[in-house]
Amino acid sequence: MASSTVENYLKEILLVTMESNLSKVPMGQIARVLGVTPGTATSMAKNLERDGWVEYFPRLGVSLTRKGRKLAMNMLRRHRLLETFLVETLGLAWEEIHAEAEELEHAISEKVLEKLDEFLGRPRFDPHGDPIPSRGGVIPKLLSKPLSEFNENSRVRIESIIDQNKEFLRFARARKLLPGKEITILKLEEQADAMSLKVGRNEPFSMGLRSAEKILVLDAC
Amino acid sequence: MASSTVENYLKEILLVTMESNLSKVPMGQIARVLGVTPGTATSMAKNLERDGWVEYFPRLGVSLTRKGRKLAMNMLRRHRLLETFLVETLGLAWEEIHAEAEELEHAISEKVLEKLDEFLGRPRFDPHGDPIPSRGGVIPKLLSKPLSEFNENSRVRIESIIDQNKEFLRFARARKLLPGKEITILKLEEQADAMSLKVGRNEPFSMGLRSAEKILVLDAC
DNA sequence: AAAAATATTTTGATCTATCAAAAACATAGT
DNA sequence: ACTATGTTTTTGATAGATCAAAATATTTTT
Repeated sequence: MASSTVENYLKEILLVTMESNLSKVPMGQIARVLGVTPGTATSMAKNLERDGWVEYFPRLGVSLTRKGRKLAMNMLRRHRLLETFLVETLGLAWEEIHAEAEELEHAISEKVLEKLDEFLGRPRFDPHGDPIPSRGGVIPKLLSKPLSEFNENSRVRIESIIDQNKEFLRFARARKLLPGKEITILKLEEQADAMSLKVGRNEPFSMGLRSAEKILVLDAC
Repeated sequence: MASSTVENYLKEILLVTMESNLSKVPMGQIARVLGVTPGTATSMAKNLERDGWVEYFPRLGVSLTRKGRKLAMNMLRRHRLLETFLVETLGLAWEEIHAEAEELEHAISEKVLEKLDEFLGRPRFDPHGDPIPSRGGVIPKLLSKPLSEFNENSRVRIESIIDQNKEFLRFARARKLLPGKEITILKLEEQADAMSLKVGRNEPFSMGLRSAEKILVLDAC
């Protein structure tokens, strides 16, 4: 059984690994993100290696073993499902949920997590739009990118809407912004932080780039 | 800030105090309910006293200070609200929730607890029928008595089940011994330490008086 | 009241997680 | 190449929570 501390180390190692694309995460970086002294991180690295969670390469850093990665992914799943619950069900503010989930993720059992997942309708993205790993520890690899990253005259197909709030979903539905639909970007006005577009052959309209980030699309080849 | 361990000690001290009506809880008893050795409980008692949670009377036991009682009550509130959530919202089985709540109660923040309370409609009793302390730490006083204290032909209504033991809860559910149900005592056999009864219009069955003590009931006037 | 049984406390040890400060190593800059 | 700067590891200490086993105190039985 891994302690909360171990769970935190592994989760942060995973996050840094995913963000940096490096195979080994240096101890200093781990110490920084976890808010401990470098010496503490080093001594922890040895314990983590002893227990089979990571491989430790002195002066270079640590990398997760298969076992460590599995647990770390599971922590990420817990964290993101809990964040979803806190926003969707209890209506907590966006900026509060991270710290709350950070605590709860160590206490919730696999069984309760499953029930929660079911209760929430098996969401695939958390309120920040980050993907929620599956039970098996797989992150749905997205080929799609936010609509906001495309240029004028792009033609793209909607893959998913990162369901943020009710109002937005209502607006999206009214404009036929639904998975499968084709979008043409007519004009891009970076200064005004907006784009104008049309969905299929419908009326053109405009939309803020902030909102366009919530719409994941694929190139309509 | 109290650790989970401290929170557990205080909660159990409170529960034993309430059940036994003694002013001091002996260390051996605490050791037993918490599953630690007596020596551990003694050494913990000194730490608890040092930090102002309890008064410690060597060889007699501990009693909660005002501050300790307040925290203990709050733990009870957390525990019972969480149990309610696990049953009402997530649909967990009756006998599973105790262990789950035991973990979560240390991780949930005051803020999330408040939101949860609101979401659940500010329930006053948990699924076992036990009263949920208010935010201020007040327990709604029950008028109920153990089933074992009633006579033949009494008709009573179940108020709560005090035993948290899995096996017992499973048995209780199977026999429909649930808060709100009506019981008729058909026969009382003091020699055999048993009674026979029926719940509502279900099949009659018999039950030891030891078990009947665990079921708190009100006169069904 | 003495012996036996039970309960509580003490003692000495361990493991986890942490820190501060010193030491060792690595990298970059002139 | 040498020094200054930055990073990582080591060392020695501490606090919390626990155990096993020995010592002490209390209660019950005979």
